[in-house]
Formats: sequence, C-alpha cells, structure tokens
Amino acid sequence: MLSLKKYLTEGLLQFTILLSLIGVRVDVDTYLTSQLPPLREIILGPSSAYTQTQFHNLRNTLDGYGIHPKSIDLDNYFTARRLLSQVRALDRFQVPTTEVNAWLVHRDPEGSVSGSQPNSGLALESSSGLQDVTGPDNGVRESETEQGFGEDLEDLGAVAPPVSGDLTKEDIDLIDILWRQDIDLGAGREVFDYSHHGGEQDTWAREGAEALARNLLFPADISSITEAVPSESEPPALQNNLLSPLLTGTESPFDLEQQWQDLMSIMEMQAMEVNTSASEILYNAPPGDPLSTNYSLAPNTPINQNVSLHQASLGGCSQDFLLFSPEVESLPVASSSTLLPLAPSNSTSLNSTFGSTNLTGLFFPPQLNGTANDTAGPELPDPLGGLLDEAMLDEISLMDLAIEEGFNPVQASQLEEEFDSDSGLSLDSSHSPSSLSSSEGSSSSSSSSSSSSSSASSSASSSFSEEGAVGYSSDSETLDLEEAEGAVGYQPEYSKFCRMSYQDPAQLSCLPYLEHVGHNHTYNMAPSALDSADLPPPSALKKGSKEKQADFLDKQMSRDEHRARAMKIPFTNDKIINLPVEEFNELLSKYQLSEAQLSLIRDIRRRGKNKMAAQNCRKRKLDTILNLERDVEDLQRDKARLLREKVEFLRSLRQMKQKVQSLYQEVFGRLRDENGRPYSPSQYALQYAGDGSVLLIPRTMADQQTRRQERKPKDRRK
DNA sequence: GTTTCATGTCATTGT
DNA sequence: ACACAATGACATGAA
Repeated sequence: MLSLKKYLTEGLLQFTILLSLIGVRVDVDTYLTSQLPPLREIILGPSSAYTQTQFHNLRNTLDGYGIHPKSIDLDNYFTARRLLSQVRALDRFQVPTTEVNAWLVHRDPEGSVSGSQPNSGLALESSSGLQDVTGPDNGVRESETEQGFGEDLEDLGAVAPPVSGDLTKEDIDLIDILWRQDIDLGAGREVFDYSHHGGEQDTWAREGAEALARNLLFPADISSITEAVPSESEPPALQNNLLSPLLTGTESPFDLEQQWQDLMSIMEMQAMEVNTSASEILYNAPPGDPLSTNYSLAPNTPINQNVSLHQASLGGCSQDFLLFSPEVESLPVASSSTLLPLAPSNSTSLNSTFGSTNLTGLFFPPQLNGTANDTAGPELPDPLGGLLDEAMLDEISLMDLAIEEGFNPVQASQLEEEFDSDSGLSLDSSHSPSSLSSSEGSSSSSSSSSSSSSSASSSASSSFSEEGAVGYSSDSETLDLEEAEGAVGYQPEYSKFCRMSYQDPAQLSCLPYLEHVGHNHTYNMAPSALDSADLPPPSALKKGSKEKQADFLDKQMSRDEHRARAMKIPFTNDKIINLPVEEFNELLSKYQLSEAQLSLIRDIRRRGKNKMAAQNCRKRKLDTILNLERDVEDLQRDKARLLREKVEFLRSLRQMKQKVQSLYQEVFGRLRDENGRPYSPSQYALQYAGDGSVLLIPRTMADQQTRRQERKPKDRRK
C-alpha cells in the first residue's frame, strides 16, 4: 500500500512538474510515445529498408549474368567486379541508433548513440569511394556542428530561423549563408563536398556504372553492350556530360520542398520494405555469404548519413523505387522481344538520351532531361507524400520545440558535456554521503532517517553526525546544568537558530542552481542547532547582559520549550524528542512526574518527531523536484541529440541518392544497342528484377509497375 | 494589508 | 497495541 501510494503521489507530482517544467506545449510524453515512433521509423526503418536495396543482387548478377559469353573484354570485366563492389557499398550506410532508453528516471548514457555511433555501424569498405565521400563529410559535420542545425532547419522546412539568445551573430550569419547556398545553388554543402572529391567520384562513379552495365541483363543483345561500353580510357567527355550537371550545381535551383519530398520518398520507400520479405526476395545470396551478412542490417544498425538529394528533386521521384522495390519481382519480366525493340533513333547526345520518366526521370532533375522528356508520362502522385508531410511536420515541430525551449543543439551539446562531467556535483556529494546522486528515490533518506534514531543516543560528540545523528553532545552537560538549575533548563530549539543546516550558504556551491540542493539528505538538523543553542549568537554576547541573552533565548524557544519550562519538565526537549524509546522511558522513570507533565512530554516528543518528519518530508519533496528537473534536462538533451542525429541521417540519405543518380546515369549512358547507339531514356528505363538482374525495359512497362507499386504503400499506410 | 515562504502542528495512514 | 515515519492540510510568523 505504501508503495502504491508512493507511486501514485510521486507519479502525479512528477507529471505535474514535468508539465510545468517542460511546458504544456512540449508534452514530452506525447513526444516520446507518439512522436518517437515516427522518428524511430524515419531513422531506423528506412535504414533497414535501404539495406535491402537490390543493388545487393548485383553480386549475383555479376556471377550469374555478369559476363556475357560474347564478352571478350576481360579488362572491363575485372573493372566491373571492382566497381560492383563499390556499387554495393552504396547500401551500406550507417544510421545512428536512436534510443530513448527510459524516461524520467533513467537516462541513456551519453555517447552511446550519437557522435561516434555512425562509425560504429557497418563500416563502409575502406576502399570504397563512398567512404571517400562520407569521410570528409563527417569531418565537415563535426566542425559545422554549430551551424549545422540552422541549415538543417532550413532543410527540414522549418520557417523560423534558429535564432536563440545564445546564437552569436556569426552563427546566425553562417546559417543564413549556408541556407542561401542551398537555395540559390540548388545544392547543399554535400554537393560541394562531392565535387570537391570529384576525381574520386568520377572514377568511382564511372567504375560503378560500368560494373552495373556489366550486370545488366539485355535479352536482346548483350554483346552489343559490351562492345559499346567504352573501356577505361573512354573519353572523359562522357562523364562530364553525365556528371557535370549533377556535380557542378549549376542547374536551376530546385525547390527545397521538392528536394525534401524526394528525400522523404526514398525514406518511405525504405520504410515500405522494412518489414517485408524484400530482403529474402531480392537478395538471394547464399546465407553464408559474407557480403550478405554485410548487407543485412539489423533494424537498429546505424547508417552512415551522407546523402544529398539536391539533385534528386524530380516529379518522377516516386518511380524510383522501381529500382529498389521488391514489387519489381512481380513484374512481368519482359521477354527479350518486349524489352528490346531497340530503336534509339535519338541523337547521340547524351543529354537528349535522358528522359524524365522512370528511373531516369527519377534520378534526373528536369533540367537534366534535356530535350528528350517528351515521352514523360503524367506525373504520378508521390506515394510518399503523406509520409513526407508527416515527417516534415514532425521534424518542424520538433525543431520548433527545440527553439522555443531555448534549446539549441549547441547549448545542448555543451550542456551534455557539462552534465556529463559533473553529474554528481551539484548534488552535494561532499556534503552528505547520501546526497542526491543516491537519492533516486526517497528510500535513501528514509533509511538514513531511521538510522538516526538508532544513533540518537550517541551524545558524546558535539560534531554533527551526518548519518542522521540526532545525538546531542551537550545533552548530558545540559542535563547536568539543568538539573543544577532546578531541572527546568531547556534548550532553545535548534530550528530557531539554525534551521535547516543545509541552508547554510557556506556549505553550498556559489551556483544559484545548487543553492537549494546542497542539503543534508539525512534530514537531521539537530546537531547544528545544538551548536547554536550552546553558543549564543555573537550579537547577544556582545550586548553582554544576561537578561538580554535570556530574552534572546526565550525568543528562540519553541512553544513546546516554553511549555516544558512552564511545566518544569526536568529534562530537555531534545532528550524528550530524540532519545530512543527505551532510554526515553528510562528517563521518565527517573522522575516523579505528574500526569500533566507526562502528557506534555509525550506531546513534545510527538510534535518534535513530527517536526523532523515534516522537514524530512519537505526535503524529500524538494529532492524529488530537483531530480525531476534534472531528468527533464536530460530528456531535453536527449531530444536535441536525437534531432541532430536525425538531421544527419537525412543529410546522408541525400548524398546517397545523389550517388545513385550518378550511377544510374553512368550506367544508362553506357548502354548501347546493337547499333552502338545509346538508348533513349525516354523510351527505356533500368529496373531491378527480383532475381537480382538489372533489366532494361520499355518505359511503358515501367510506368505500369510504378503505378502498381504506388497504390500498395498508400493502402498499407491507411 | 496582502502575498509568499518557511516552519510548525495536527490528523491520518501505513509500517 | 504501540511507536514511529510519512504526509496532507492548515496555522503561524516573518519578510
């Protein structure tokens, strides 16, 4: 019953305090229980879904179809193998785990999630170009921590600038500049990073593209492809044509929101696959395959995050899961005859070969589609739009909360360090062994309190026994004195002199925050009071006169002390109150006391004990509040950290998509029909088949599949 | 005179 | 049954 009551009362108190501390708007509970799942979904779901990308199947593709019998270009083949591994590396991202281990009482140890976490996930192969990209970006991210949030805010569509009182003007300016870069150039920082590593990227992308090309299944005539695919020494013009529009960021600026829709669409695409058997379906590598284990990320596997979606804003975005979706398997895989009515009468211009439909349309911004987007079908509704809105709203609201709470990430991280370093500080660790650090509950205090009564008889020392010492050193002396004086002696109640020793400023930290924390959790104040009682205040001594001193003492006496004196109780109230029962009874037996005296003594004892109990109770209450306050701060820190991680993850996704775009372009651009002419993106699109092969199919088919797939996720969401 | 805060006290309940 | 701790509610005094 006690525990039940305790839970009830403390729960109510905690809830109330939380509401008041956080503010009703914040509604941490809602955030953690309702908002978090989406957050977790966004962060984890996509990651695990993404791991199921059919890129994995390139491996099988390579083994199964990679080399066409007609292919004689071994050089290309080996290159393709190498590139293929890089392509595969695409899906090995890391995402920071996001966990809220507990709330209110327990806090997840710092550092278990953020910061280094992304690196602890499935690491990208060191040789992979992907890592080349992500590595520098991580570095940048660390250095940009302060302003990253501002930019991210913009990325997330937040309208309110992250201005807080703690942001310096430089911070704000930086944020602003970055933001404008994003918008004006249609490219984020990632893009610049990307182009900065253009050499690596080019190589990587080219090789990856070739590898992909090697693994394409072309029922009609694979040899034509292998012959057509240029060798390693192919003119750089091709790459330039393919990549420069992406990398230079010179294309028209994209709508930010559109970009985010793209991002979100990818995320949803992944989310759709999270709990499906997509991995089994699409990834048919043998179970023991080390690569397969690499690819099969656990749901909470951190994913690296360096995706730029700045170039991914296409109307056809929704179609891009043609490439990834498990549904592809259900595609009526086109027969060779259907697949290859190859009549790419289009010009050889690479730009013109890229239509806006299907995969190409997906990956290419409209600006890149050149003149060949005439066949682009009606724009299909983005099946991910809903999620996008949700996620964006979620993000925005979270950000707003963070801002409104004056809770910017910079502060948060600083706080994090501070709190980590001195978590125990405040809580008066030096003052009392049972300080706040151990006062997670009130049990410690009660235990110490109970110990106090047992040690109450220890009256030899005048020093304050923190362990609950209720012993009064002067008890015996006082008793002697009192008895000598006629046994009416009394002691001013300590509380009047030095109430709450814990309030002694000298014992407290200078920090205002700690002012009310540095108290003795044993909740026994008597000893210090004793000192005060034994030694009248200096002011009284200076005045010298015994009358004044007596007056002062009188004034300091409690009512019970006055009563005791009036009733001529032969011992001190301290003894009455603090002696153990046995000693107390023994003491009573020593004197011949009237019934009135005995009654008063019992009342005094009762009230005295109750008074201390009340003090303890109040301190416990205060402790509870302080603990809750600290918990709230912890939660706020956690929230800020999670937001940071989420933002980083989104950024990573953006980059990843950009890379996929590049690879797609590369691959598609290298495909050649029997006549050695490139395929028209407006007429053909690349698709992944369920068995891991990559198909070149007519756009009409691809569109049908796209529509079919779009319906399912929507239904699923409803 | 009113408000707020700290403290004391009482009544009650649970251990 | 008793002692006591805990605690809500109220009273009181001081700032």
